[in-house]
Amino acid sequence: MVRVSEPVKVSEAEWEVLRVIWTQELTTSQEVIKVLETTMDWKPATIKTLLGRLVKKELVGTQKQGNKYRYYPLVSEKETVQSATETLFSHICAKKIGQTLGDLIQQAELTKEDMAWIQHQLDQKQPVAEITCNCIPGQCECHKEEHDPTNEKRLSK
Amino acid sequence: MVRVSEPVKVSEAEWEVLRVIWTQELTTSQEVIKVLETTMDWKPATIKTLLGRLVKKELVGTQKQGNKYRYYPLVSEKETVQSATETLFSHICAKKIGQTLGDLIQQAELTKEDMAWIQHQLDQKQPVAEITCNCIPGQCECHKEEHDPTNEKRLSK
DNA sequence: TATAAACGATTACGCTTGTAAACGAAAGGG
DNA sequence: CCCTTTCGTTTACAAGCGTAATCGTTTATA
Repeated sequence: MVRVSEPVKVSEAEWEVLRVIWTQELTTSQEVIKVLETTMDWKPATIKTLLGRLVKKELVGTQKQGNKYRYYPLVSEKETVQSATETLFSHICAKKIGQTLGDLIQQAELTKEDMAWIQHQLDQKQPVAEITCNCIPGQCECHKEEHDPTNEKRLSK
Repeated sequence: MVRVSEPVKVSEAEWEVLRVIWTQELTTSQEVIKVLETTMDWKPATIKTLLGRLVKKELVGTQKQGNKYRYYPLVSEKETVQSATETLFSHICAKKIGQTLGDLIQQAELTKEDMAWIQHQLDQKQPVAEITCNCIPGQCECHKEEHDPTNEKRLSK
């Protein structure tokens, strides 16, 4: 999968709206408002703003229906979650991703089926011999030596 | 683990600085600047601003050393990643977390050791009988019925 | 000791986000 | 054919963020 341009960032409030649109598939602002107004405690105007921003970001498309619009997703939930996860994992040394995934499994609530699915993915998986850490030297344990403050202090004294 | 207050949000740029502080454990602004200046293409002033913001957010602590400071982390990398993941997963229906974890494993690069660790976590795990979806009705498949636009249209016609 | 260098703090500024009111156009009801 | 409701668009505004210059103070340095 090739990253075409900067991954579009979805804000917290926009996620809520997107989830409604993913579920309804093709919906109206009325519908979104009905779903979110009470629970999120948002005014209709707020939801309209969010819809507008999602359209501008090209995460949501519209088709005209008289003077109103129908809204539908231009990105899938899966790829959006994927992209958000990539961003999150970009803050961790590549070597620690496996460790982190283990931690997440430990913390998660999982059904038998979830566990079977994860086991399945694991069974399919080909391990790699080594993972290249591409952190900035000094920013993770792997490269700590290359920027050891103790050394530098000693040298500059 | 109890959420005491609003989880402090770490911004993109702040992550970079935090990672240096986690690695160095106790460091100076000079050190952080040395590590990040070139690779991030940031001016020293920018890094000082970020340090200041991290201190204000109480993610980083300081101890005075003459007129300068030593900086050290007030939160661990692990708990920070954990908290970021919770935020991310809060955008997904609880029932889909397992599925998502599987997807992530599929996409990740893992060593034999990583896989063993994940397998270990999986083996320890007790499945739950059912996961309660607490999405807003209309915002995920589980609750789609409760807010079916088709029905509402039909009724209101 | 006068001066330069280094530090942290303050100020700056445009962009995004959360949250919403106001506005203008269209459509439906009487 | 008016008037009200409904839509989407425009405007608003404070807070957070990316990015950085400047300022006042302290500490080396000459």
